[in-house]
Amino acid sequence: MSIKKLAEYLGLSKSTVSRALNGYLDVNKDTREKVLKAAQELGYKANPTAKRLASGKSRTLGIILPSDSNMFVSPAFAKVLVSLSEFLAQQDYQLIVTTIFDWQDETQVYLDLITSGLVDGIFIARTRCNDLRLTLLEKHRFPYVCFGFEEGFSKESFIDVDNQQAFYQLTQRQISLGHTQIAFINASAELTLSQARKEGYLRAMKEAGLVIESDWILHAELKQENALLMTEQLMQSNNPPTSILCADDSMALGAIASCEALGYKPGINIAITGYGDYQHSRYVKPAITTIKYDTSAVGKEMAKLMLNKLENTAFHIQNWHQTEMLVRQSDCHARASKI
Amino acid sequence: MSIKKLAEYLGLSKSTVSRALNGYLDVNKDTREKVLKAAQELGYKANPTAKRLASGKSRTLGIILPSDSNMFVSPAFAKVLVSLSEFLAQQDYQLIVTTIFDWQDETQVYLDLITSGLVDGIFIARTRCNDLRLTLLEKHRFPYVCFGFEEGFSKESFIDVDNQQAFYQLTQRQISLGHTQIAFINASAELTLSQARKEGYLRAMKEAGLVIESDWILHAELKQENALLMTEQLMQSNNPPTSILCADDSMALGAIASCEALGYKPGINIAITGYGDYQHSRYVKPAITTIKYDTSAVGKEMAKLMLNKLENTAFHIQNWHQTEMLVRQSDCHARASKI
DNA sequence: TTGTACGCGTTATCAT
DNA sequence: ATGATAACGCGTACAA
Repeated sequence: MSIKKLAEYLGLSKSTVSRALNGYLDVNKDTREKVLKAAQELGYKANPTAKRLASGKSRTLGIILPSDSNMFVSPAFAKVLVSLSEFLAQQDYQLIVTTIFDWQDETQVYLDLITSGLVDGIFIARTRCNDLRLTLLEKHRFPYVCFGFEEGFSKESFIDVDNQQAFYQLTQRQISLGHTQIAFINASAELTLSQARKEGYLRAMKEAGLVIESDWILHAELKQENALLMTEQLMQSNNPPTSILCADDSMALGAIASCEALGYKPGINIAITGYGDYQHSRYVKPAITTIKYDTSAVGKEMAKLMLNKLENTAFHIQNWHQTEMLVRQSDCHARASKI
Repeated sequence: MSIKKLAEYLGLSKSTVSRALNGYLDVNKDTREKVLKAAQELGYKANPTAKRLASGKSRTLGIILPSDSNMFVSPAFAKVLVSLSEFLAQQDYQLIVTTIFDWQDETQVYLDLITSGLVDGIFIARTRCNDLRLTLLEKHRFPYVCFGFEEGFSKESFIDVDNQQAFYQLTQRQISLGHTQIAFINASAELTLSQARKEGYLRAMKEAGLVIESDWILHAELKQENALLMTEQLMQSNNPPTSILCADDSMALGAIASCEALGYKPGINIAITGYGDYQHSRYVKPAITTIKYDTSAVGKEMAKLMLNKLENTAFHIQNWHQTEMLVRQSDCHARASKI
């Protein structure tokens, strides 16, 4: 059932039918109704591919995820993705989720996607400092929206949670619990969120006049195993911390396991915190003190931001999203020594 | 840079260029090389949309996930999805991930996708008994591949793990540990995997000559909260089980929490098992005895199966994938009473 | 081996 | 308000 057939059936021209279907004003009201009715009855559905070719727009957006990372598996990000995709679906937009391999040239993959005509815009998941992907997108003047902020980003192109504030709060809490030796197992250093979090941590430490050991600030990918190893090193050093901030709840779980293996009691004589409020976090023992944010809202805002760029919509955007600290059992007061 | 421009630049016709580019045999070797070289130099990229329109194929596959479920968040399934998408990408296929809302008519959503021309085939994530989606797809003779098996499914259309065997093993193990009162918090009853698992459970119980209480077989969506409530009910009944099989590791975590709240000690005086080997499972306490399977292999096989349908490829397919039992600390010998 | 011409299903421009 | 016609970029019979 093509528009041609529909036009023939109605005794009208393709053009008129097309206009009626697409809500143009210069079409007789009766005609429009007839067309709409016939389309309904005959089950006419415009062919999206043809629409794309003719209009030059694909009504499809892309997001490229590293296949090896656990980003896809990270509960918090998965929720953002679901919410993003949901809102887009409501606006008749598709989301293509592509993965990228280690061995692939990232810039090339992005370039391919940009020039493919497959997508009208691209979402960037975790921005990096001086992100080459953004340079590329800017250069090609290709619409994008990122989840992550760096100095200089335009309000039209980013959504982020206040990572700095989150870790400022978390660190402050540790300090108020009496901790002076606070380690921080941060995410990969190249991520903007890692920088923001580090700033929050440093700010709280400095405000309290605490000594900051550079050995206490570590970076790694968000994997339990990494946190496990790092915690082991930290706790077996000459100067072990009494509190460890982890970059996410998976890492917190690894840190907890590591501490227990070394004879510590997380939540009693060693404080550990996470981030993201993963599903399991409130059920593990000790339940993880963590940070949560409104994942659905973030996803939705990202979609809105993109639509504002692509359509003539003017959704009101909230660039920054606040976080909430969930105090549970994995952190605790500082103790003089092992129990 | 269109094929037209490229042809003009080369002083050839569009058709020749097209043939050279698409590897047809009836084109002069020198010509082909020239074309390929020029395409490379000028950075020519065929417009996928135009290809689609002309060929009638979209080189895109779809998968529809319920937005409210945690399927997207389930680590095991997310891995399947990544692997699926990876393999497809290698074959120059795209994967569109769509979500469906509670309030949407599922059949209509599938029908829309089928008739949209957006995708060449559809993946079905969790098959249900007498699945209406499959009826629809069959009726439209639309290519599909499912993850899940039911009697009558064609070898050309499904991949599954041996759920029956997995729960047979798991139940057998409980029996060998001395348990006679084994409850089973199963996934939703309409899923084929739930039926298969139940059969495995029942087979082991019957072989051992154990009484099967119908009250011990429960069904619920894979959420910690559900397992929490159900475990509470089970353990507070007149005849509490000494072992509880859960449909996944999230549920196991919920069951563990519930038992502990009631004063039991999971892994000591109450046995609990999971399924899926989620990331957290080996780090929680007690570490969850669970079932794992090769998620990457499953995703890849699904992709291969689809390609065999769509292209003239003949990948060798392994329909059934074996599971492996990971014995950890959450299950234990049966005890006479609470400690 | 190469070129011509048409079709794919739309949208958009220009008359009428 | 409506219709004819030309794009959009590619594949592909058919002709040469």
